[in-house]
Amino acid sequence: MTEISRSEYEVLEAIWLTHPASAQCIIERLNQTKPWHDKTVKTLLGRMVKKGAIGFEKQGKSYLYFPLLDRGAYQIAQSRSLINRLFGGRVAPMVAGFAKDQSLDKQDIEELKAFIERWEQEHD
Amino acid sequence: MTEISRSEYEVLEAIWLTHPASAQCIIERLNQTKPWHDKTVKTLLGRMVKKGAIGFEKQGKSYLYFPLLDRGAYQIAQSRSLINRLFGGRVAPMVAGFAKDQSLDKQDIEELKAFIERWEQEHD
DNA sequence: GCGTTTCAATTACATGTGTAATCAATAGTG
DNA sequence: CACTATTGATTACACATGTAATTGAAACGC
Repeated sequence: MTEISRSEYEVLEAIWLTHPASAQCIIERLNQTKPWHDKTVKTLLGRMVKKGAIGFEKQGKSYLYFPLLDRGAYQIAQSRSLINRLFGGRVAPMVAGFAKDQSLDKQDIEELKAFIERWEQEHD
Repeated sequence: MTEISRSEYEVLEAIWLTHPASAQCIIERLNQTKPWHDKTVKTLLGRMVKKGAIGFEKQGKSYLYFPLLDRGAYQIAQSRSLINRLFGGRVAPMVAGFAKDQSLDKQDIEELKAFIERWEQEHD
């Protein structure tokens, strides 16, 4: 599974939103936030097809694209990769790093606490 | 502050370890884990100097390199960037993502709990 | 059926990256 | 002082990426 680039990821997000989706549809979704030329998006779609990140089925003359990567799995893989590279593979040091930077607020802490509680109930 | 690549980051880590450090020294450190040719490391050092990620001072004919980026700050910036791109900017969903994947163990949870407790004491 | 529109496929091109080799200057060594 | 070894600087080169333009083929309008 080749790497997928930042721009490609943006396109993939637009596909995850709802799929299958036509190139036009994907372009329109993206253009609500990104000022990308349609040719550019087409290129990215083509590259992702080649990489096996997305697939397509013909519908008349145009294509309908759909993801071949699971969003959650991809997110975890990326997170894991970053945490391995930067934090020796442990999650907590990363979270702790944010604190020093005032990058964590009360809401983050509450969410984390809620998550931990759930985790502990589920595990034993 | 231009982007710094994966390989460059590895070199930077070797410099953070102790600095200032000569190219030879950096190469030796790296070679304990990476089979990189010394020419390769030199190239990366040069590129990072150009990018302003590291600096150097002459020592006789060779250089002593030192970091210009703070390790912690860099780690946070990268983490923040990933969390923004993949998790809408919130930390908890990322941590929660790991759970589904069995990527979190008891130790992680304990570390997180300890961290949260400390955070709560420090804030109000 | 012929021109026009619409797609996907192909090509383009500058910059970044991985991975070095070669060149040039300098410092030791005999 | 000439020769060699070292070390930074310059050059190399293929593949990735951002960002499109051009081409070719199919469909649609008239």
